[in-house]
Amino acid sequence: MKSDAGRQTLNIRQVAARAGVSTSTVSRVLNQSGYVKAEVRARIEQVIAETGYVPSGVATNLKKSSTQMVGVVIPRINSFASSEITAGISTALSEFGYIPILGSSTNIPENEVRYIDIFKRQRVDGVLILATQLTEPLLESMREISVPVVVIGQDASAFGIPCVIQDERQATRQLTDHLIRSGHRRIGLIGVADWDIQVGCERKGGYLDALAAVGIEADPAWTVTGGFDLKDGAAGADRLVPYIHSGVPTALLAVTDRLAIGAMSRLIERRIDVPQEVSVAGVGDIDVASVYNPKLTTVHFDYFGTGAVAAHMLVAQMREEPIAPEARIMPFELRIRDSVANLKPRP
Amino acid sequence: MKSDAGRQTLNIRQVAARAGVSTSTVSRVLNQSGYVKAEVRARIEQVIAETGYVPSGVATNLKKSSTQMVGVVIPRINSFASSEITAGISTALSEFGYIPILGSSTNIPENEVRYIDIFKRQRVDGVLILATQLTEPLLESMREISVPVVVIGQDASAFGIPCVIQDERQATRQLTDHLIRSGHRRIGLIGVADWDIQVGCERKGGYLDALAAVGIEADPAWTVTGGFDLKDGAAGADRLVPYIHSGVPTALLAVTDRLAIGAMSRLIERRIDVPQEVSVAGVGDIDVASVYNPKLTTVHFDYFGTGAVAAHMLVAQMREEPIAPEARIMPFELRIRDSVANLKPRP
DNA sequence: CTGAAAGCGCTAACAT
DNA sequence: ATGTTAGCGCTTTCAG
Repeated sequence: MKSDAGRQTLNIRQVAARAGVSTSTVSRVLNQSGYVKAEVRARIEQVIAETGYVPSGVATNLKKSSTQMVGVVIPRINSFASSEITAGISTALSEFGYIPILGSSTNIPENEVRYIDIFKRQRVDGVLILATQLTEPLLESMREISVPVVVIGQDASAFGIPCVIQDERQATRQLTDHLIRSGHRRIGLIGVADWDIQVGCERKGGYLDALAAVGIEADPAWTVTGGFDLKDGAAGADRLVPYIHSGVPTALLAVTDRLAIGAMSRLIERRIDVPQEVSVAGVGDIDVASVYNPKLTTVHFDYFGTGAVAAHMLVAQMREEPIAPEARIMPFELRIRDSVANLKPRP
Repeated sequence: MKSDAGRQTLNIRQVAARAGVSTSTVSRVLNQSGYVKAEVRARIEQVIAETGYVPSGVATNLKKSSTQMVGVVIPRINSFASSEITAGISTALSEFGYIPILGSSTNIPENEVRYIDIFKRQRVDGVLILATQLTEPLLESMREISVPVVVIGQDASAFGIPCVIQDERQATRQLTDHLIRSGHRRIGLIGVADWDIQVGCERKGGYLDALAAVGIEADPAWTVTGGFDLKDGAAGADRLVPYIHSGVPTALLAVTDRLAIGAMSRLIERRIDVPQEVSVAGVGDIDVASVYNPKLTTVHFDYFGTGAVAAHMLVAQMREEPIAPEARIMPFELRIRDSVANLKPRP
């Protein structure tokens, strides 16, 4: 006897009818709630198996006013950090029976609030937002949505919103310290626009802190600013090449690994040896950092873990385990590799 | 007068009451359907603005029996190809007002069918599945779900399921031809397990085709097989190093760029110059392929476009514009760069 | 242990 | 132009 699965989707009433019981009894076996005589239960399960019946989640959602979905807004999912974070989110969420619905803002702030609106309408149980900046409209819509929110990548704690961030400043500070310890005093910077608080300001801030601590003044001529792409790194390198040819700076700090790799690639193309003629360091430790030629000295962030932690914080809130609206700061680790030359070798 | 947005979520009836009209009138202004006197409309919009009312998508979904959601199942989202494909999907889908809900199978076949089940329960309007293998249970659940499905990455047309794939065999064939044209006759292969039809079989098949066409026999000793990771590429290189030291093979074809880069990194570590001592080619053209040192010769696939095309095919079907259950084959392009040496320079 | 009935929040005939 | 009514598919008291 072949099953008649695959026919048009049927509902709980039809299943009840087939099994000769009421809908509430079917509902009880579906939810393992209440008592159902073993025999009746068997008959119902029989029918379910035969028909391939799957209860409508949307009806259940409506009834229970909970969807088990969490909205995730990401700018540009196709980047190493974002996709690792998303993987962490997805993995952690699925442990608790939640499923992510995705909004890709493609770095356009209006899209972020647009997606939050969509999520609100879909009645998600919570929202995770990977933000590059905290604009007023964004904050506004995070307040208006009446479900828990966790921000990733920007410090929203001042606005009473829990978040998880990296210690960008400290990380970049220590990386720059390493450069200085290796004998570099003239260090160029390949940065990004400062509307990105974490990458644009904090990372740059860490670099400046380190220089200031040893009384070095940063030369603005060695500071270039652009986008986040490989080619932006290359463009930055191009602009610094004339200086490098004249002997300073001796090292370049790129605020992301992508920029660092873009820059190294261009330097190598121009026959400038890294790290013999100029050292390069990045931030983030993307997967290829450790296999690039030369291997990139950088600072490692646990992006997957960041996503997972954010998801856990959200789950806690969705379960009414209230958490402090604090900034959870993720640890980092220096990864000293081959792209930075040691200018003062041990005697 | 401050708005009282943010209070507990209210429903259409409360909005109707506040505006002194019936729910259907509110519904009409919400959906721009039917006639509503301008004055009344204004009053309702007023109330909506004041209260920050957002209609419940789940109620609408239930009523309209359509959710505007499409389920996307991805193995391991944190890989270049997957995340590009996902970005393409997300972008294309949002053009048509659909929103992706994500299931990360983490390469476990059971998870794929598990997610399809979840999607079925959530009553998604369609499903996109990025498959690495077409197992019987998977095919079964794709048949049982009563909404359109498009498979990405595997040829499912034989099972009556539309899909979009790369021409893996032809691409690898032409890449190998290039190696041969460059004077390489002894070419090693860094492959993957053959349960992955496209990467494990087809790409290897293209390589074998090319060799066979010029009467070269592949030496099984130069064929290594492993996983998809950078370290698998390195492991492959390790196993081939002894042969390379003895002069053959002169070139290595890695079936993915990640493997190629992992291999190159290890070769360089072992002071084997690429491409002077051995050439390396990859497949896929991931972002860093063009900036690696040396720049990787590979074949370019348009992953973002692949995701977008699949999404379009799905949208067509969801709109009842039936499409043939064919395999849509995406174009590819050789990218000749610096990692392959030319053994027979022009005289 | 099981069934009847009342909604969850919305839409769409069908009236008026 | 607007209101009434009957569900969409499910869960959950409340009675038996």
